Amino acid sequence: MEFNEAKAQFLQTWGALGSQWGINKTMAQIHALLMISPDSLSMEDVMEELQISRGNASMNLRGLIDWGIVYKEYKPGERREYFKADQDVDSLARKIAVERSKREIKPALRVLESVKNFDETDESPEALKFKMKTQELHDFVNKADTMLEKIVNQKENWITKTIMKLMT
Amino acid sequence: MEFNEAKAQFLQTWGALGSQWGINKTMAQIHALLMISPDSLSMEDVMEELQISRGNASMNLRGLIDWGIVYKEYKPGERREYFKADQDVDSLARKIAVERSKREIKPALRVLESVKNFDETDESPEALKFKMKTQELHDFVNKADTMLEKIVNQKENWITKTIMKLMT
DNA sequence: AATAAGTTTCAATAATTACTGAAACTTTAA
DNA sequence: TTAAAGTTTCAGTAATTATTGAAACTTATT
Repeated sequence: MEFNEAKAQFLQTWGALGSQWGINKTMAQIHALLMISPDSLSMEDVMEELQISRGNASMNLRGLIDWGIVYKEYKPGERREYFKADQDVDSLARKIAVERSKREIKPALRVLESVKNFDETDESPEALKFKMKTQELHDFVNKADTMLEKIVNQKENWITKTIMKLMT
Repeated sequence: MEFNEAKAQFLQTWGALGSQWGINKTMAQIHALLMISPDSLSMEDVMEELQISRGNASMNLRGLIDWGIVYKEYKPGERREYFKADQDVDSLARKIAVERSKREIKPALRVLESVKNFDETDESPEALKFKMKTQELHDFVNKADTMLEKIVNQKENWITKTIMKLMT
């Protein structure tokens, strides 16, 4: 296998994995591209490599910056901006986890919270079952979120550390 | 808040959460509906409650059965099939984790594996960086997958148990 | 074995989500 | 202060994904 082929396959796979996990394909691919580039890239470079439009590149780069996993870099004497991916895979995963918790899990928890005791007086079988299950789901999602937080808050090499703990 | 309102809001929220996490909206909603129903429901019931077509109901129910989180139930003397959700939230999460690992993570790992040492002789800076990063990503995804497996293989109450371990 | 009740499939369509390309805006430097 | 280079925005379009609805199929009943 030759470099360009390997690269294309990698970008493609990473894009697919991304979209399965809620990050759009182009965003995942741009990130992948920046990860494997020895030097930071301009928007022009990114457009060229991935064959995407300026608008698409711009929006997704902004998205990546919002997630906090890509940075702008200014080269002295150069006008154009360069982009650089966070090189630490652990910190990348940590940021994504925190961000998704904030954007998706927390809001869902709030709804479950408000819905699970909707009417104290309703004691029909449907209502009781509903209260029970929404309570269970709330507790579960909440625990999962807490777990994510704990895993993620162990600084550095948290995956390895967590596996170690789970070994016992 | 009245029962139907609470129910609608719950179904809606759970559907949104599902689609953010890679399970399609209707599938998540059908599952939610079955979770909170005291009795098992027929396809007809599901269609009625969620206002969806027969085809949609049929396909997504099949999907849920494939995931192993919904079962068919046959009532004596009744011809029609009834559907029932796995009632245990822990086991639900466990099944989803196992299934997604199998369907998405494992295949991605295989590609990373094949791509990360694409050509022993290529030692250009790009190639070296590429090998390094894909190796790192492979190790990371692999560790995450292993972690998921370990967490999930602790029988019963694994979330709580895991949090306990992480407390130390 | 004909008919009716129940169930599944799938091509067509709708809804959603991502992407383009051109225009508007901003910055730099002469 | 103007013009050229660089950057962002966003309405329109394309691509993808989900849903419908009707036909095909299956099973149970007479």
